[in-house]
Amino acid sequence: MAEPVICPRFEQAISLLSKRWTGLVIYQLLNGTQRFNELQSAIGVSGKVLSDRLKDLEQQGIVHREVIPDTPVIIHYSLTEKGHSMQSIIQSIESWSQDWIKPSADA
Amino acid sequence: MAEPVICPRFEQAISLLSKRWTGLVIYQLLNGTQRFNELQSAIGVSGKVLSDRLKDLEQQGIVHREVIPDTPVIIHYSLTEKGHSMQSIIQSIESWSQDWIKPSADA
DNA sequence: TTATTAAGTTACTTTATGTAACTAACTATA
DNA sequence: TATAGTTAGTTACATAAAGTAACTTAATAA
Repeated sequence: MAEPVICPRFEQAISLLSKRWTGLVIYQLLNGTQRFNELQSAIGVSGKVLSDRLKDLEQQGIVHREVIPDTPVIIHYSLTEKGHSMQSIIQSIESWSQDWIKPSADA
Repeated sequence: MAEPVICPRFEQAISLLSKRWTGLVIYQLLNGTQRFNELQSAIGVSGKVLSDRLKDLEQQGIVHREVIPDTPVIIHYSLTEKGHSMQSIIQSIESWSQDWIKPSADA
């Protein structure tokens, strides 16, 4: 198959967002710091995949993971500056969905 | 697992965009009408999945499929008005990627 | 002593995607 | 007439990603 000829930065951004759950994780964290189980139940993702995604996002510098030594230990997940900057993307998706997605189409 | 409590319209939009290849298909079609093989080689997706995605997108009213009876038959894929309206999303991803993705990070 | 809690991880199953060969219908070539 | 070439897919099979549910660790409460 021939090499695609798409801007590599755009491609990387799209490949991030086109991983399942990534968008929702960022969306949730835009509401502020959250813990693992909060994210999990807010989004409805399995612990396994959430764990994967958070590692990805942390490695990409989008999410920050803070360990608070309590018992049981508390982990705070939050957005970095880079993560916060994705709010513009999330907002454009939100506003598009308001204009173009029919509310009843959730079958 | 408890019901997630996210706006269903936003959720639907995100679930669209978080299917692999969807964003790139729309991105490509923003350049204008294209044929199956053009999309396939521009994006680097398998025919099987491209076929799936185009069916999805057609059914969502985002992509229009036009059959031109030549021989072999010609199929034109293009964006509907709803599809074009996603340009705002694609643009926000593009501009974010320009600001925040390092060009060398494509390993 | 047993249960509980948070944040994962592990083993196993199901779904999604990738690969490559194949098809239909017609045309051009030999 | 037979053969090969064309586009837009589809099919069968292989691999990767995601879902499910039980398990782990460390400390504390009952």
